[in-house]
Amino acid sequence: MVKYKEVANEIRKRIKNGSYPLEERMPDQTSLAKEFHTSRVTIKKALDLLTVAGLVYTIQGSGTYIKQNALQLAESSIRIGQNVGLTAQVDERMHLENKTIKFDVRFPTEEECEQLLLKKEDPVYEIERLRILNKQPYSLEHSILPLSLVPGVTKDVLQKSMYDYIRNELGIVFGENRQTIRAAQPDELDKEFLQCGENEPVLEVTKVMFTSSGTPLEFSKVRHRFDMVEMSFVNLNTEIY
Amino acid sequence: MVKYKEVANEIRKRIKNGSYPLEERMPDQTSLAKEFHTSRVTIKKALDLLTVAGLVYTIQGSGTYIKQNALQLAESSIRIGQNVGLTAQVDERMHLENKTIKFDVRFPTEEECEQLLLKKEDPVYEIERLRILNKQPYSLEHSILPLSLVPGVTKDVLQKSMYDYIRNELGIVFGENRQTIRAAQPDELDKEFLQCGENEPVLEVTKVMFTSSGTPLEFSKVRHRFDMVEMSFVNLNTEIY
DNA sequence: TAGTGGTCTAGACCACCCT
DNA sequence: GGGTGGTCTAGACCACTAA
Repeated sequence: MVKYKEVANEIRKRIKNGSYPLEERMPDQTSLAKEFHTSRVTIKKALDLLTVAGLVYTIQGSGTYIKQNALQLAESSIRIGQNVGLTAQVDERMHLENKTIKFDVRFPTEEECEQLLLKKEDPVYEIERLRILNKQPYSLEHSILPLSLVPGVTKDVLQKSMYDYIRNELGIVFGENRQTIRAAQPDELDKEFLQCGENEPVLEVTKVMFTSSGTPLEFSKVRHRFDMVEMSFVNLNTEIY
Repeated sequence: MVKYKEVANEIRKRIKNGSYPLEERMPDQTSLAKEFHTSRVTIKKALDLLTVAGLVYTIQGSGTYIKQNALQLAESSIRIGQNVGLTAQVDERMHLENKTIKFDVRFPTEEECEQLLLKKEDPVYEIERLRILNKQPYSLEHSILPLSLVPGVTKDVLQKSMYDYIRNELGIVFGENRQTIRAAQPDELDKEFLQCGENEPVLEVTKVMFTSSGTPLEFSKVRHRFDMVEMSFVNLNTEIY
């Protein structure tokens, strides 16, 4: 473990247990550098981490302060990003299932070529899967992946986790993804597989997943039952440049 | 302008105009430090900015590489975060309106106390506004703000921009916000004001906005017409600690 | 083993807040 | 004007990749 992360963790613990009171000024960076037997630059790096994590904020010329809502975030590991959650409480007694409706290989459509930076002749997998919780279907997922990047997909892979396969078997590291969210009226597939009534909408999430090197890996449209899935995320107010 | 941002901008220009080819290795940090007459630490800071912006990625021991999808992001100013967009193209000929349906002061509900960290006796504004594009209503926004933090709100303020008022008149700096997104069936208000039919759903966004010091500032629920609004965002795959 | 990025230091100067 | 955070340097050592 590198030093600035260790310092950040220690300070986080102190915020959590109240050594540094909420909404008050922390010791200045020079004092912290002395206390942790390190340089001020390292302290600054640690505080930058905590700033991004939403625990503290700094005012140049004034000091470093604990955020009022810091305690809610002071738990151990922090991950920035969105979170797709089931509205229903999921525990051990519940049964999550995964049913493959379609598994095909074909040439991509124009939209798919554009999103995945493919040529018309580059074959893709087309996969349609249904997610089921306690015999109640809640999401219908339509995925397109280029064969060139993700070879060797089988029904067995789909039954387990495709992302695990891509990560562990193919050794591909995921990067960012871009999503668009809409509400939509149910179409024929939704009515059939998600058992949507005429007035029961779906939450449609369109996503392009990239590898760490920026190559588009997957283009997917997921349609969620409106009464079983919601998405939540923290939006940091970070501007760059 | 500080040096590391200048360096980052210059490198971004080079990526954009093709001086550094996509998917190839960039010059190493020591060379860049020499070229820009600066230290390696400063180069590293510049590359960190570009990494967060999604333009490059580094592999320790190997080098710094341009992402394949970098060009889409190489435009001038970059902002991380979500984006609520109107599906319809908006240009000068279009007319955006803002109609206040309700403007009240009252004591908060239990949920509002919890979300805004208030006591039962702390009065709040309750505001309901309708957003209209070309005489077509597209969003219905319900906001709760504590009087103690945001005093002096008037109908005139609501008619213009409440966020401008908070930022410019009150001098409050915004921080992060937390959002939850759902699809929902239209309720009576949606039918009346958004002119939703029985099977026209809404996209419901619940948001808590915080100040830079972490104090909850606003608790809002916005309901958008499904055929006029969508939300999109980039999800960086960043883990901290 | 050579080359590259990641971290760290001690000291310096500047920008900004506050009184 | 004193105190604080933001930036920057030159040099060092370590961790990792790739041949």
